[in-house]
Amino acid sequence: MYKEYITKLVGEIIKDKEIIVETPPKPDMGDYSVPCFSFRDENNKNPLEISKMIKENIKDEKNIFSKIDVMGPYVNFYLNYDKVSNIINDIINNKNYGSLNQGYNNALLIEHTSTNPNAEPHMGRCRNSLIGDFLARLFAFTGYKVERHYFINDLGKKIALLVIGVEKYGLKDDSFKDILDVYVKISSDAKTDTSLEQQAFDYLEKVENGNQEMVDKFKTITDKCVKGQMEIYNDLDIYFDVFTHESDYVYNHYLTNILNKLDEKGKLRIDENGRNYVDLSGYDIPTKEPVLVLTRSNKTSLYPIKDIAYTMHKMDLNSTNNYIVLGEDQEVYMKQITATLDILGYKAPKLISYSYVLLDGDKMSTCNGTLVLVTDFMKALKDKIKIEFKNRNLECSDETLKILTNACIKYTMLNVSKNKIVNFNFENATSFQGESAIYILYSIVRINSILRNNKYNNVEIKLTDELEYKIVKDLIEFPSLVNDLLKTAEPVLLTKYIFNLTQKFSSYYEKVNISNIEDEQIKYSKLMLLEAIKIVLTNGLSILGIKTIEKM
RNA sequence: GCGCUCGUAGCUCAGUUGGAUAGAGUGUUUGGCUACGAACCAAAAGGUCAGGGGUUCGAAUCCCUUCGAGCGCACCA
Repeated sequence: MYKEYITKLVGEIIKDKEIIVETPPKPDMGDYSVPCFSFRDENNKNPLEISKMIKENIKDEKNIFSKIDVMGPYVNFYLNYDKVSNIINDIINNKNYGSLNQGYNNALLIEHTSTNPNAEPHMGRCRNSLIGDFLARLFAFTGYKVERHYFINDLGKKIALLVIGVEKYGLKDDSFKDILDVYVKISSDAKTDTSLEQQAFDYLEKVENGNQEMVDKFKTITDKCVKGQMEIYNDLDIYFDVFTHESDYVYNHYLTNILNKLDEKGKLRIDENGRNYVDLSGYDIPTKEPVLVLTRSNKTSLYPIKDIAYTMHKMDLNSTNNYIVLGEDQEVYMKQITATLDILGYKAPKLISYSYVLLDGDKMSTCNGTLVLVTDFMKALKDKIKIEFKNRNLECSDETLKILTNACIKYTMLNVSKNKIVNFNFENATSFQGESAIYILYSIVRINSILRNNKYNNVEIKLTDELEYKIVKDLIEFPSLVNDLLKTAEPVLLTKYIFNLTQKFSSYYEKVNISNIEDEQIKYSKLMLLEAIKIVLTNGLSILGIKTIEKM
């Protein structure tokens, strides 16, 4: 906010050079600084002279800064907190502070999660949902009209195997939990018994040819899976607006139309085994051969062609704001899809990708059982939270328990950069101390407590403490943080911001006892500061999908 | 083998698109509750930014290279 102002002021003195505004490493060096190294001109003046020259000529007409100082080759700016602290009034008057309203109520489409309907989601899969939901909430917060899409992959080889598995082993009590067991068993069987794979292909062929009995079998099982999965996602407060079945594109002419169109463009090929594939030569595809295979040799459809049909459908719905969240393993695949769509005259969704989740260094996989299920993790968290409450002789309602559980799971998973591997460590993830969701929610509870016991009237803000200035500085930065979130889609920027602000509040809490202050203007100013902190924290947490609680 | 991503304190992670003395949490050591809620705060210790070269006023950040990790590379999705 004030960075732009500084850029403008310095820009009036230094023409045609890029001006960098940054935060100095130490607070006593000011709130913002401009390094002058790159301002050397034809006279080759040294940066020390230039910084002095800027200081002497700068005109802060708005009186935003209390001091502008030179420190070697840097020009440092000190905010005039008597003036800028009025941001607190703005925040209290506009509870959507930070929303920027950049979306202008434009439609935005995002697809995420789209888990295979063959098993329970584990913490690895969960990263997709949490990043996806974070983005959806971020876009909604910034004024977009967000539609969340989910693609149900109900027709793959894995699903066919699952159908065979259910025929072979049955489902004990017909529950969703058993499906995972059956899937693990049949996958392991298929490793030794190759006839199972052939059987799966036969099943798929029957489905594609409209064999009603087989269609119903697939539908019964995948419906059950999707229902079970949705219960888990809904438990995490993750919801979807539109569901589309992969099978929808098989039961109509979409797929043949795509093949025909690719053929018209001269890009469809058939290999010696009878498979259809797209020739992607000319595109940057880092595979051995630049191709994308669309059908098996028995002409049944592979996933990509159905995905292309689905993506075209999504692009027809929204061609400008269209996002998809996928794991890093899908990056090359997405290049293939993008290239194929280009041939068909379509753009592709914007890809948001992320790295894997390792379990204490081991890869999580549904097939070999090395994983932490979302439900198991949630249960462990709940048990731990209950114990913590019991140790403090506090009651914990089901509603509070759910909020805290979700907060822990989301904060832990979103507190790592997208392209870095999450090293999932159970001890660390269930810690309630320090950098954790519980610490943040607990701090808001403390704020609530003070605001309950001390009423205030709106006053002109008058702050008295150095720490209060630091907090105000953070509050000022929130809108530009939201802007950075939109640019980078990086949740860790937000988790760290929230934690840092919380930490400052906690120090402040120890240092200043507001209730004991006599002077009304000073007391009310501090209460309003707390209110503003609460609003910003609440807004930030809501983007992460974390709800707050009044008391613990 | 080729391509992409990554390597920062014992552990888990930040590091403002090249800037000032590399920061948090946790763990370890120490101090602080007759209370605006101690799920907290204050302090100490802990670093060859994987190793080696290079680019320049200046590198954790950019380039090259070695090592290590993850992912991908035709009928999985």
